[in-house]
Amino acid sequence: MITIYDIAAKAGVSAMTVSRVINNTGRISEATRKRVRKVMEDLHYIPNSMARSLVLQKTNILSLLITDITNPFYTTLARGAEDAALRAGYRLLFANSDEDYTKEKGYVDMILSTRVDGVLFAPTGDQSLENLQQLQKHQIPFVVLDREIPGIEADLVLGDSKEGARKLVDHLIALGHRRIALINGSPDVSTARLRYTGYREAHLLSGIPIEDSLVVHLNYRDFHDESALDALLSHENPPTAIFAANNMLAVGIIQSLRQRGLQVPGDLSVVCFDDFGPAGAINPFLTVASQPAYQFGLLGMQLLIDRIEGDPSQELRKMILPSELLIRTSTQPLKEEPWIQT
Amino acid sequence: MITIYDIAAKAGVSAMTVSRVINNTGRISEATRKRVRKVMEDLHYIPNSMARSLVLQKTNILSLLITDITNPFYTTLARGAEDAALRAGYRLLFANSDEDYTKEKGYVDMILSTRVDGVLFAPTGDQSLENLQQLQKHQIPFVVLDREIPGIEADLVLGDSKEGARKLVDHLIALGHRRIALINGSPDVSTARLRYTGYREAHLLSGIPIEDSLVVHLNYRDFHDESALDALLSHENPPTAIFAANNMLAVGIIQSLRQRGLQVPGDLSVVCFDDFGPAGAINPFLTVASQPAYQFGLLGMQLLIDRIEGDPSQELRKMILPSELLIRTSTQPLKEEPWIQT
DNA sequence: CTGTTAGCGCATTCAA
DNA sequence: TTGAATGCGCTAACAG
Repeated sequence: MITIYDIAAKAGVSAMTVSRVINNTGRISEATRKRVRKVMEDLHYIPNSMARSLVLQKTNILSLLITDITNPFYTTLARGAEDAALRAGYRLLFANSDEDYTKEKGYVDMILSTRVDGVLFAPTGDQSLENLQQLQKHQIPFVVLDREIPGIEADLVLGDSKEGARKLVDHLIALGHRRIALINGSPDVSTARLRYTGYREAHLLSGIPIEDSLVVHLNYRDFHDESALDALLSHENPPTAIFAANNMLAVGIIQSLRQRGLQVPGDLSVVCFDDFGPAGAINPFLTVASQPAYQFGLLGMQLLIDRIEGDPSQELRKMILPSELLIRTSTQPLKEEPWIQT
Repeated sequence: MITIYDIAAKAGVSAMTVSRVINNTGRISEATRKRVRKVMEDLHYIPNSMARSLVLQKTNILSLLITDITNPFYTTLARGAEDAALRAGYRLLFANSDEDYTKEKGYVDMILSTRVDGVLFAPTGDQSLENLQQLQKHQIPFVVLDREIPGIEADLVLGDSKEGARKLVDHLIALGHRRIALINGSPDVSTARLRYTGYREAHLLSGIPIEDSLVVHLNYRDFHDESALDALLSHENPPTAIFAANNMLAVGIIQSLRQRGLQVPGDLSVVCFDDFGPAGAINPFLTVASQPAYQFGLLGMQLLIDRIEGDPSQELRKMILPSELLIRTSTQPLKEEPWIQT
């Protein structure tokens, strides 16, 4: 491996001079600068960032921790995070928790030993508290994405889950639906709680009673869990519409409905949070509350970098990004005779 | 920051003993081992992997370079790569070239300065040759994914583009189509060339003449380019079916067709390479040649790790993964009267 | 403008 | 079984 000493020797200067040329620090005569540059090119020299990190106590690496890389919401978010990081000269250490707390914990250990300069952290749920505290203990700056964690004070980029849920449910109610099931994420996750709140509020404001048996909790990635749907469909007075708390759940639900010979929206209307990215554009079908995923990543990363490079004692920032109701063809007005009676 | 010296001092041993405890090397009495362990926990000690890398000349970081993170094919691939890397104890440095050679080059520089142990490299095209040679020059092991690069000898994981293309075109021909357009990727990309070859072969074997004006080239990410479609649709004798060389192109094509009031498959049948992952499962619509994306990542990463940890002089391996024809509803038998005549 | 010294945190080599 | 010296590649601080 070529080092600055190799360059120094060949250029007839000291290693320090080479270092100065590389970093454009100090005053160097144009002559030696050129000479050093030439030797660096001839020898295909590339600085060793590990050695640099060790002495500077700064790695120029940020970690992006997301919960599901197969979810278009997070890949679009990652794209935004990448843009912001690259622009500021940071490298990205990748982590994907799969909505699994244990895997998340493993990644936090990795992050700690890598001495990254900061973490853009999409937590799996309230249990992530410990992992976040671990980062705090080691003074790693972080920004929390998408889900608020009780007990953690940090910069935050969230969607407006309550408002988005209200829009979705209001839409269903406006179509005449009165029995609307909520297939929610775990109550351990703030977005799931808020989506439930929005669901409740929409009902309350319309004077429609809430029925607990129409509300079920899954994991956001359990999109092949059938039991919840079984219970709902065998209900004595089944729902006419389903609100899936995120896009992956909606995928599973629609597949299951089809397997049972039920049509969407013919038999049941379905709505969900989060859109499907380019892949979903082929056949825009689901009525969704679309969140600005790219902005989540971009703004989150900008907050993180600002926290690292700017005044670290500045007060915490909390950004709440609105979601947009996109009405498509998975919803239709309530029919007089719901499917169950046929 | 806590170092092994802090631990050593508190435990009343030398730093070397601490190092041995951490790495389980050498012989250490159970008593001191326990004492050291205790102190490490009390002080929340975490080894500094940068320092470790510097002395060991091994970072335990691998880089995954993909060309489009918003494409489900690559995210699923990334998921496979992640699994294999994690299992073997490697961290993942993320890179997304956006099908852009210049961006790819930037990431290669980053990879070089990071001194990663290896790269799982999905090249943008033949021009990636220089970037790959750059890695070779610096002795960074790599495995090439998805696209073969003339001039580069390396471990390789490819799909069977020719065969997949043949299956797709054969399917269209079997449905009665004779005028099949190919909207291809850049001829600079091996998969595009092979898909064209498969397209040709299918025609030849069926005795159907090829018409050059039905073959156009785009970039795999140019899924909003309208000009190619304009040309095809204003053709004096337009196609009745379209073969899009990848899923992202298909998305753009179908959107454009819809905007022009044309129905798929009513007016034109459409097929493409690569499926759409979970997001596409909502409404399986496009007839595709589905490639085993997860396997691409998993096998590629396994080859890479084996190349790094195993015998480095072993001969090169080339894996060709088959694709599967999934017939769905974007294709239908040729109608007597194509849309253009109405 | 340039060089010398020292040290970032750790592991290898050689001694004890 | 343990420790001391040394160096991985680089840069900050100080000297000249």
